[in-house]
Amino acid sequence: MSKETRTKLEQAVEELNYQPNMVARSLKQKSSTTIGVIVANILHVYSTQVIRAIEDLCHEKDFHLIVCNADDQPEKEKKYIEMLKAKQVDGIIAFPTGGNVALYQQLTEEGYPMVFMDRTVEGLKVDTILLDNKKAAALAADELMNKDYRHLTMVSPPLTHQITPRVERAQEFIKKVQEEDNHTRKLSTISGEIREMKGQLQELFQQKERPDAIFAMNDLTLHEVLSFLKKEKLQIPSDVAVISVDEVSFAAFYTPPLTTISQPAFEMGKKAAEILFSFILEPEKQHRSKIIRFEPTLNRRESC
Amino acid sequence: MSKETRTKLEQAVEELNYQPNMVARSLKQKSSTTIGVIVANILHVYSTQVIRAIEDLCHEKDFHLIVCNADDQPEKEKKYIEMLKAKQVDGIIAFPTGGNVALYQQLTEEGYPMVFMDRTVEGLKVDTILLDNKKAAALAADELMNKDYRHLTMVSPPLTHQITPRVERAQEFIKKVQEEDNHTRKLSTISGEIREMKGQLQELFQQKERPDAIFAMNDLTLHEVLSFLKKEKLQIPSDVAVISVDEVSFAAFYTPPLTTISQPAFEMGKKAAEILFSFILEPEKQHRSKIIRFEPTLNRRESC
DNA sequence: TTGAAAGCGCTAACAA
DNA sequence: TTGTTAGCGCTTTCAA
Repeated sequence: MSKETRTKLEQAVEELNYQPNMVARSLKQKSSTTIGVIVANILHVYSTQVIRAIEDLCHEKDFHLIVCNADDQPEKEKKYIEMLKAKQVDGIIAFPTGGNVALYQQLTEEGYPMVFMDRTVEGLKVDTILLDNKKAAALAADELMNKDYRHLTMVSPPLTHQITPRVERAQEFIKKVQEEDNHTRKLSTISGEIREMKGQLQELFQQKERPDAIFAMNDLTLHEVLSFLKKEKLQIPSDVAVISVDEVSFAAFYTPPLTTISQPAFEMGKKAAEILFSFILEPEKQHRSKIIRFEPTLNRRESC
Repeated sequence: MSKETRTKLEQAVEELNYQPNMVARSLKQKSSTTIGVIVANILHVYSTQVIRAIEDLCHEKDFHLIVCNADDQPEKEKKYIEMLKAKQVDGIIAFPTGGNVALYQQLTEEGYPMVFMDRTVEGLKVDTILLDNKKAAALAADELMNKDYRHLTMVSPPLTHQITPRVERAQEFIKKVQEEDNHTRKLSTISGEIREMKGQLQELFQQKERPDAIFAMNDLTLHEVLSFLKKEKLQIPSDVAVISVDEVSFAAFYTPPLTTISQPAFEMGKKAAEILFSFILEPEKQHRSKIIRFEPTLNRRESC
């Protein structure tokens, strides 16, 4: 292009206040420079941090991020996946509900760029970012057993839907406690919807053999546990010790400061986005069904 | 359409596995059935809740939501606005940085559907959703003065950028305290970046006349305050009373339970989305520059 | 170097 | 009721 035409062009752009239309561009190029993320619930701190990390990378690459809230409802998830595809989104990062296996199967067969976060889906070959949940549960079990608590209670959201992190953490925690040679410790389990949790705790604590330690599976269950202990005026850790997975904003200045096992949410989100972008930009390189585990960190404080 | 052709059509859809292409549709219709939200920082609980409310309404209306993180940087905000427009997004909900007045001005002149959240921008005629910040500050001041604390300290993020909620809350709090007839109370102010806050608190508390009450302007400053008090082993409320704007997840079961002034984030987000959709669907009705204030709620607990 | 034209997949208007 | 066609704004190819 000659210098002359260039200035002419720039002038015209200026005068007409020309704004390119990316929709037309997308139609032609078959790329929307947009990716979609389907989270179970954006209100979880973990989801927020993951979204933030993904969004940062999108910004860097001049992409946009469409955020969808599946609310753990397969129906909603399905609708979102279809809408995202119809909008020619270049790739999807999902916290899969597990209720749309056939649909996900189809997407992978079409070679649609996709990454799963936090959860695996049985039988699907999709790259997945997970916490090393066994390690997290082991860290919790060891910490409680080393301090010689005698009656451990695991508090968890529903274990019935085969949600990866819950199942893996629960299994490993139970295994660890039972593996112990002396078999002198008691282990109780509470699992159910958040709204029923306090009632279940109440029941457990009315029994003769009260737990002296609680393992809260995630941030929301931790809230329930702390709220319950407060209501019952139970002291941490003298009456009951507490340890949990997921870092919470107040852990360090709670009374007492809470021992937690945190997951590197930002790095995990960033990694998911990096993999997705490598799929989008170099589709031939897709090797699919890689599972990448991130290490949890024990933050030893004073609640156990 | 006859019944016969209908079944034929459905069959064809099935066979060819036809998926409509919304990009082509958007190009023709000049509507992307997508809206954009530009938040200052998605990591704030308030932003998350607002996004959640907007997303819920989008889902209902078969729209999609593009989430952008401006990080309070006008440059980043500008890029996002331009990208969103280029993508023919049907409307924008923004937490404006205040650094792109001309650009926003242009958008309103074009009749581009837009709603501001949380912050106003001087001289712009844009519908805006705000908290009744004066009321919130007054609630805090009254609560502390009624309990007869003598040396009040207001802790705030930087007041230099004219960010609406900060300015309004600060002004009203100061006014309320000074209005008192006896003038016997002392008032200190700390304002600055989060990372400098602990140092400033330290300094203040080393002085002879120690504050006996703190008003934390939002959730992040509250974190700093609580963290500082914990470190200094200062008891709430016997050594220092605490009250804050923004509800935090742990308020009810903290030791002591925290008195907070909460804003109805979900309703505010929902309202913003409703207004935006009314602009999009009935553009003739736009009356612009309406300011809608929501009432804060005092949650009286035990920290003051 | 510049200009012209085809076509992405859809919708809307018109014709048959 | 059904079929045909123009055109949305861009990119890409080919011709001038």
